[in-house]
Amino acid sequence: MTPNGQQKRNDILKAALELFAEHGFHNAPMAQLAKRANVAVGSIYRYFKDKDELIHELYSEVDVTLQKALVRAAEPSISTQQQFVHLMTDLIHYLQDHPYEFKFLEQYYNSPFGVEIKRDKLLLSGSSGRQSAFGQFIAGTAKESIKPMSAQVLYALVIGPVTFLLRDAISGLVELDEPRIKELADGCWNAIKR
Amino acid sequence: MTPNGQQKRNDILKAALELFAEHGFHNAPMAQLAKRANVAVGSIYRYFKDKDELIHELYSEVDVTLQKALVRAAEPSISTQQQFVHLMTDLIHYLQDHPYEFKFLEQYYNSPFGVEIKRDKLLLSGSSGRQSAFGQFIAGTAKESIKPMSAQVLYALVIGPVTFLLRDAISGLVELDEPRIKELADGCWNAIKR
DNA sequence: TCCTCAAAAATGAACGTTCATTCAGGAGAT
DNA sequence: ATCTCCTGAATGAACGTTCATTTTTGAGGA
Repeated sequence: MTPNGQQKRNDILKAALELFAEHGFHNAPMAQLAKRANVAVGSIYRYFKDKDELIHELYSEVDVTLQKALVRAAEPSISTQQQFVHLMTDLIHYLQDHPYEFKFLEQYYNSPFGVEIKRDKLLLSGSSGRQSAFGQFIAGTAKESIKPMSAQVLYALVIGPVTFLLRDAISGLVELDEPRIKELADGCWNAIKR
Repeated sequence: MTPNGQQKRNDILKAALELFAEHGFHNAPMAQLAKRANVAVGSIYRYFKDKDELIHELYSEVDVTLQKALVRAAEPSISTQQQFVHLMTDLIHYLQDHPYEFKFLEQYYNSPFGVEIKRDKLLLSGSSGRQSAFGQFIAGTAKESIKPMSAQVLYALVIGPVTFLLRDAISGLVELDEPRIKELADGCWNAIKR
């Protein structure tokens, strides 16, 4: 693909992310998508077989970017609890700063598209199977500090509150400021600590 | 409305609940809905102005039924923690036994339909404004035992993990058995207890 | 008990709209 | 001249909604 082609492909993906996040998959017509990307409708089909493939490709891109963003150097100098709170805070900040990505992912997972993707991979390990910073922390550093429990329940206790609150924060229903982020992270830690 | 009319209206709502839960609002055509309810397409429009009104009416019914189901007599003889765990367990069992209702509600809240409905009302107070058993417990009995924090964060810490895990359980990705329910309820309690 | 008939309820083919997708033709590069 | 990429009107399928028609209902009269 030519460099120009790559550019156009990215334009389409960017427009798609915005429209899908704003209006949902079903209320984002290809015509409107083309308009926002400044390409003709037909051109989209040079880069993607159909709308479904576009959605799947977009998921890949967003997922990869998210995983990359969450890689942080470990800071062994502070307590395990503090490390946990740092990771949570980073995660929340990132998703708060990328509401389109968050909305798109939520929509993707809660649709027939996401059925084959295990949800527990959401933030704990990338689609490649490689574990994210979060997954490494939970399985490694923090292992001894965490109460023994089913991995699924552990994930739910950590990720559940984050996604729940972010939904409202991003819709503008709640203001998710620093004190509240701290409250949330502390609560999650108390839920899982030994 | 004749008793027969009421019956038909209920048939339509029941069929709608099933189809919406199975295929989503956008993949549940009125024609298919009519077929499953054993009525003609046109008949649906005798009972509901349009598809949107049908969805809103269905929400009302499901919400009322859920609120009714969650009313439990208080048991002051056991500890506050035990009361909390009981309430959580009841809630999870109810939603586990009513997966269509759960899926429908999730979809409703995460759609333009549910924008005007405050999400924190989900399980804490009914749409009528009357507080549910859960809301009463949190605001009343348990008040002194709970760490002071933003109501939104409190809700997120309690409801977030439940909905997160139930999604996977109802999709068949996880088996949510008694030990895990206990783990989850305990974790939530630890997250919010003083 | 049976018949009549107007109102109510039910029906589903037809309509208009929206949308994803296609493709014949054009523009620009080599 | 040829090839690659782009364009957007045209296509056909799917959908929500309507409405002319048929069927059911039940009150009143014989």
